[in-house]
Amino acid sequence: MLKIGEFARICNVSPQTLRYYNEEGILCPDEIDPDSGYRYYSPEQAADFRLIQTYKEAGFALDEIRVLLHGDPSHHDALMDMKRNEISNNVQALQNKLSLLESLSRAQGQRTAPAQKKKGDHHEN
Amino acid sequence: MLKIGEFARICNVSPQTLRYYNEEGILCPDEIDPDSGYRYYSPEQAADFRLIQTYKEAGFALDEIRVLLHGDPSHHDALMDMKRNEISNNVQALQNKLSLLESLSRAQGQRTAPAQKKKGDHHEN
DNA sequence: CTTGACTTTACAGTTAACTGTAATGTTATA
DNA sequence: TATAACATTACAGTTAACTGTAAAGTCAAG
Repeated sequence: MLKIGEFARICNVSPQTLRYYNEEGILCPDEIDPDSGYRYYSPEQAADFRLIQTYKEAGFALDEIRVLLHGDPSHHDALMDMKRNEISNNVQALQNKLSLLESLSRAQGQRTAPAQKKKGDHHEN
Repeated sequence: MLKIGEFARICNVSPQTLRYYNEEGILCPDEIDPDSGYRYYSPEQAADFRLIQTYKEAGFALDEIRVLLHGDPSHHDALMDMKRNEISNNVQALQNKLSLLESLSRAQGQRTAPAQKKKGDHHEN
């Protein structure tokens, strides 16, 4: 059994984060000494932490990860689909921002380097 | 001149937001009565508000919008480029999340519907 | 000059996932 | 048993862009 600091080093995370995950019911120590309150983690729990990290990398919030880990497994697929949709929408929103940015750049370009007049241009401005 | 409530209605925004924009130096009323402290906006300021909205839609933060509106115009292009980069990176990050999600879905699918054994498959699991 | 609608300032609360700090208690080693 | 290194809880602070609230002042109409 590992004390929180050792386990934190193994997981490459801060003890505070582990305490937070404990409070939030995300990753709870295998054992807590009832006298001292010290948290004790088993080495195997490092794999649990890795899974949590992976879910985070995939864009899940801790509330959602809690469900993935400890909730009804039948919700799993729905959560995955929901998240895929959410992220797709975010990608689309960002791409909209990109094209709006482009049009703002073009508008700006026209103001700072105006009247690139060519044959066929009429009444701009 | 319009009182904050009227101007807010025109802009389709809350008076609180306008006060906030005033505090933050984003959009300041044309006039403030020194006795009452009442803010008075000109109708033309609605266009300023629209521009702010557009910048927001393009992904700029208020701090950045303040620079775009009131800062050195020579920073304009750099800010645009920076923002385009930032958003492109965010798009890339989200797409990475999407593909990680896909691989998680596949892993999950294999657990819940395993051993789709075909000719030529060997020692899976 | 009263009333109601509006405005002011100042400040707390919201969200997520932590980080930082203080005061105090525990463990392991010499 | 003293000490260093660790642990505990509890709570404030961080970020951004607001939203909500309270207490008090102002404006416009009748």
